[in-house]
Amino acid sequence: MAYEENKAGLNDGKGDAGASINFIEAIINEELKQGKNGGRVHTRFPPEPNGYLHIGHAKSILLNYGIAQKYNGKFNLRFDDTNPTREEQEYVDSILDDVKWLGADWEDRLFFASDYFDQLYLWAEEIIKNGKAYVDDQSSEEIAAQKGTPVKPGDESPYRNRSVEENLDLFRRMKAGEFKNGEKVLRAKIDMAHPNMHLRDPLMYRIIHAHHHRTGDKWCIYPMYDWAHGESDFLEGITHSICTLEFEVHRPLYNWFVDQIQTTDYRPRQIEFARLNITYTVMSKRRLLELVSEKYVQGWDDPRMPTISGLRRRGYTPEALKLFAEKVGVAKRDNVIDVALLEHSIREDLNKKAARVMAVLDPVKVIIQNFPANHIDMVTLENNPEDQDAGSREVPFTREVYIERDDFMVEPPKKFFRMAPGNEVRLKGAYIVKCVDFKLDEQTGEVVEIYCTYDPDSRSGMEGSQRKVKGTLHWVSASEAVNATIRLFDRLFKTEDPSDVAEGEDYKSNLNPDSLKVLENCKLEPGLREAKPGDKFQFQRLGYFCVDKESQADNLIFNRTVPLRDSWTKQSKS
RNA sequence: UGCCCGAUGGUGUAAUUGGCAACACGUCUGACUCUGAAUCAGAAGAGUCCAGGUUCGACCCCUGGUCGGGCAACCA
Repeated sequence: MAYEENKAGLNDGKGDAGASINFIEAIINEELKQGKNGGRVHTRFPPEPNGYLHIGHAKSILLNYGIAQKYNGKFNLRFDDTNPTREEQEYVDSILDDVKWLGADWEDRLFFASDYFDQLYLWAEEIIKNGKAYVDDQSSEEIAAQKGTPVKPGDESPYRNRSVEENLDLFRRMKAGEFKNGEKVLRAKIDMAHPNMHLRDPLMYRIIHAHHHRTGDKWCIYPMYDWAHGESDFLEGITHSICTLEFEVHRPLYNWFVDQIQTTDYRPRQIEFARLNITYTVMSKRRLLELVSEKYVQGWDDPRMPTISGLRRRGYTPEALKLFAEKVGVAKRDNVIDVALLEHSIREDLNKKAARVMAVLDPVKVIIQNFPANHIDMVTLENNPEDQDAGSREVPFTREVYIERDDFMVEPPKKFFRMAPGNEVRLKGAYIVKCVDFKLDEQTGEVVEIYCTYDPDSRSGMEGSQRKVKGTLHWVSASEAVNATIRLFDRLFKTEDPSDVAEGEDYKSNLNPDSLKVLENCKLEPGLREAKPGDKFQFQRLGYFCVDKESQADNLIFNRTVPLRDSWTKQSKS
């Protein structure tokens, strides 16, 4: 049915990218046509709780959940917790938060691979009884040495032909805890000479005497990924087991294991797609963990991190991530997405939603000489020109206001539309002012104060405000402003490809030393005093900002999510 | 010297039983603007890795190359 819809959508001749399907959907459409698995579509996201989720996982979550929704199917969340030595409850909690925040709804289907340890064990005994698995006494080194190489076949283990009885006995004793870590393993008996190394008698179980975050001390043998994964999919009725490309060579093994237990014609199918890469970003769990544990960033949710929690704290929305995932698409070829696409996605979302406010990050004082002292003029400003329902607010205008330091130049270049001696500019929502003088610091030559006159008839809304003025500046009343700390983030790495390094160095040598800039005593319009953690705004002419989780009423802290596009600095640099 | 996968503008992704390549981001113009934003209008930019073959016709099918990626954890 979905197939027909897509056909119709594509036949309108518009070439609408949103209507085109990816290769996974093409596969599903084909299977549906053939009536495979009774027309069911059931996907899953299977994180290992050994780290925080990043935007690559977000793509996968959205892909799996999106497919389930599109085909009226189901989506499961399943923790792949088969290795107690590296998995922790903290990670389970963070993953739960992140998936929930993204909006992928697993309903009542939250599972753990460890839920299936009993069933897996029973199946393993069956496989032993069928002569398809054996207990090996060799060390991991010996087994590795026998495995051969991609171009050389492996050798068979001396324990490969033990009797079923002996294997069963040994396996039961492994389970009972009679052996130490590493003393024995259970191996599938497939083919030591297979060109695909994963089929050279892969391990099914190893002995790990460790406390598991869910099963406690019940088990001391734990299933390997390949053995546990497909069977977990099978138990949950998963139809499409979507994973990344590095598992492509595992697929025959995935299928082999399913073959051992399959009883009906239902079969889960593994499909691989290319993982997401983004310019100026590292994405591997190992590297992200290193950045955190070696304190290159302040934590997993540092706003410079590509983790879901980092992006959330940075001010990204789930909708923006969805937009991004759609634009990025799904395919099998290696890809590196321009980080500009991510930034475009959050601007696209926030442009529609974020309330406009005024904030001056690098303030310089403007004194309006002909404006009465001690007078507050409340002016009205639109909250969001993109959203008529957003309403308006009153903002105090006074004789002394702050403007942005780089909105003033003593000797402006030709196309500078902002404030300069003799120039008229509009103070947004208030009056047109003219710069008549300025004062410099004698030591530094820095501008200390700017003197202006205003045109009382030019108040926004009045007749006199109609006249054309090239520049419009944002401003904040000096006496009414509220102070804030503002954190400006830049890309974490200096180079497009952080892995591109000189001999002997690693990606960390490409860290951008200026990725975090903290500005104190920024001036905000007074209404922002009430802003709460997570609130998002557009600081006009500057960018999108959100209130950090560490922010307090008497110590406001904002994070810059992303600056506005800026054709002026681009032009003025060239 | 094996097995598996991939190759389309700068970057991604599309092209539905083969019918002379589309969309998005980015870039560049211009219009509009009380945000140098947004919006709107427009432009440049690939002839689909290469060589053969099949065909009236190939991004698509076949053959052979080239280049890139993955695979040898008691990790997932």
